[in-house]
Amino acid sequence: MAARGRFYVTTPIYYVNDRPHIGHLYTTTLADVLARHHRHLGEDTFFLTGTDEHAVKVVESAAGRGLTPDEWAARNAAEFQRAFARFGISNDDFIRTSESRHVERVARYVGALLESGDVYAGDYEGWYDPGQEEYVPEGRAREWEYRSPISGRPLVRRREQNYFFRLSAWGDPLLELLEARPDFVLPEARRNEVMGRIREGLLDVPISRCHEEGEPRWGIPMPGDPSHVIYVWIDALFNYLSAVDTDERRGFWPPSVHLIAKDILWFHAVIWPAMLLALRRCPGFDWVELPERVYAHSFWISEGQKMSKSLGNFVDLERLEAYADRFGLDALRFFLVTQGPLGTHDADFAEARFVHVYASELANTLGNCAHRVAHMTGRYLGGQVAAPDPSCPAAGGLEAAAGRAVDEALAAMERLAPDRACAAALDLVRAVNAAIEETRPFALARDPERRGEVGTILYRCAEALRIAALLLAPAMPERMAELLRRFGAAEIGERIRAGAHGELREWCRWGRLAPGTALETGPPLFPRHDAA
RNA sequence: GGCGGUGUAGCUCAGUCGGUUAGAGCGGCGGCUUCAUAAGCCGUAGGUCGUUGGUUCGAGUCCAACCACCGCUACCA
Repeated sequence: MAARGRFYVTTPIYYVNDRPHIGHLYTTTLADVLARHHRHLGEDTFFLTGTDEHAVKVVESAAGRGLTPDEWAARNAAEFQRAFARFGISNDDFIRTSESRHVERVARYVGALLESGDVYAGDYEGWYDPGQEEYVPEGRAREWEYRSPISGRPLVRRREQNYFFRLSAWGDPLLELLEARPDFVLPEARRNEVMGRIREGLLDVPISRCHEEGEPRWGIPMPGDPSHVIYVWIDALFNYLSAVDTDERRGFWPPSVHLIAKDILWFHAVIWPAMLLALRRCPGFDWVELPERVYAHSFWISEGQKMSKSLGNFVDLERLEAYADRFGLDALRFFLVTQGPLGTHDADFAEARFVHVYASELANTLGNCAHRVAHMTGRYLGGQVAAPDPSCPAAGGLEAAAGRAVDEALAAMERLAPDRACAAALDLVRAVNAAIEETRPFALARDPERRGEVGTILYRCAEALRIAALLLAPAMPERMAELLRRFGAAEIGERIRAGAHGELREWCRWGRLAPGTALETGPPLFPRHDAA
């Protein structure tokens, strides 16, 4: 996939009634880091996020505020866009499901599936919570003893006419797919979950809702039957396709990875690919291949506690902005990326942990190392890096260490492990610190005879740091752009800051740092906060 | 109930196809160093790798059972 030089990453489109919180920002930041990395590699990159707007409750929320659904959705979608801009997200598009470009295309997709018989009219019967106006899954209904947990009133048996997607037909093809492509659903534990559930058997899924007389029109009408609207989930999934279903963008398809949280795995790993398999057989849609990967991360908890509405302990935008203000946006991004719930377990967003990681990884290890190297260069070499002496062994191991770090970081990014990529870069920085201790350039500098050695050592340290900065740049574009500027790579830094395309492998070539380049110290990249 | 996952040093976690003395970061302790954001480096931690029993020449790494915690079990982005 990388060989094709194309990368298409998506986040879920976010429920427009929600206030943005750490969950939204986390997934979106991960996508951003991947997108920036692939742009740095020079790949044709497309990064999509957006809002899901056709839920019934959007109508209610809007009405409660005396607004039309359109107005309410637009206001909240703008909120998400502002938030993402504030946190350095470099998405290439922001799709809203109420936009005509989406509505029209979804009608076409579902129309094609109706035509082919993959979608058919039938009856749905199940337990219904009249207060919540939603069906309750069988298992949960039993667990609740057939009463609404909200109102306490009994659930009722209800039947309605619906359009169904013939999911039951796709169990075997999906299993074959999951067998043949072990990384289709990641992490592996999630793939196991999905396969286990598919083996239990698949039922057809209703994909429409009755449109009640007199209600405001909200949602995408079922093609050929305006008495139904397409169920919001189905509508939403198609955003990944509709956003790039244009002559200019079709080449981005299929998605390289759908980043999601674990709660919406079933839709992305089963229903969505099944619908695409079905659609693909329809005339004119043979180009619609399946996404390459679906990656489901876990949740953040807050100070050791599950985030919940009742506890009111969501890590919300205000709180996140407070961290960004105090420690810098990049520090927040670094924390999210390296300490987040990428795996199967939830991760804790705790103040103490944040302060700790910031101090040890960013201030002490990275910031201090950059400063000491620049400072010694200023003090002993007049501020300019010297030409290294190839015959001088001092700190010679750094070149190989840098090479390993680059290989590791690139491989980690390829397997969707940006945390490991950052770790590889930090290891390289630690190697620089160790090399300084070992070779002691500050001691050698006292002897004028050994100036050449000092120059060689500091050149190698600076070069390793420059490369570490490049590897950390997707996570911390602003601070690493500044570090690169100080280390004589201002142009690259500017491109990184702007989220532009580049040529990472060339940038990471050892020896690119030109002898004679002036290094700058400047104020701390990551100031300590013990005083604050 | 069914399916799946996790249980490794005080904390957060790595441990590829089973193979010499079980690893990292952080913390703690001891030492070294002074170029640096009181930063850095080195050495330490005597960890029954949840328990029990198997397979094997050999298991943290495979199998079984059990214990603890967690996730999923179809319409809550």
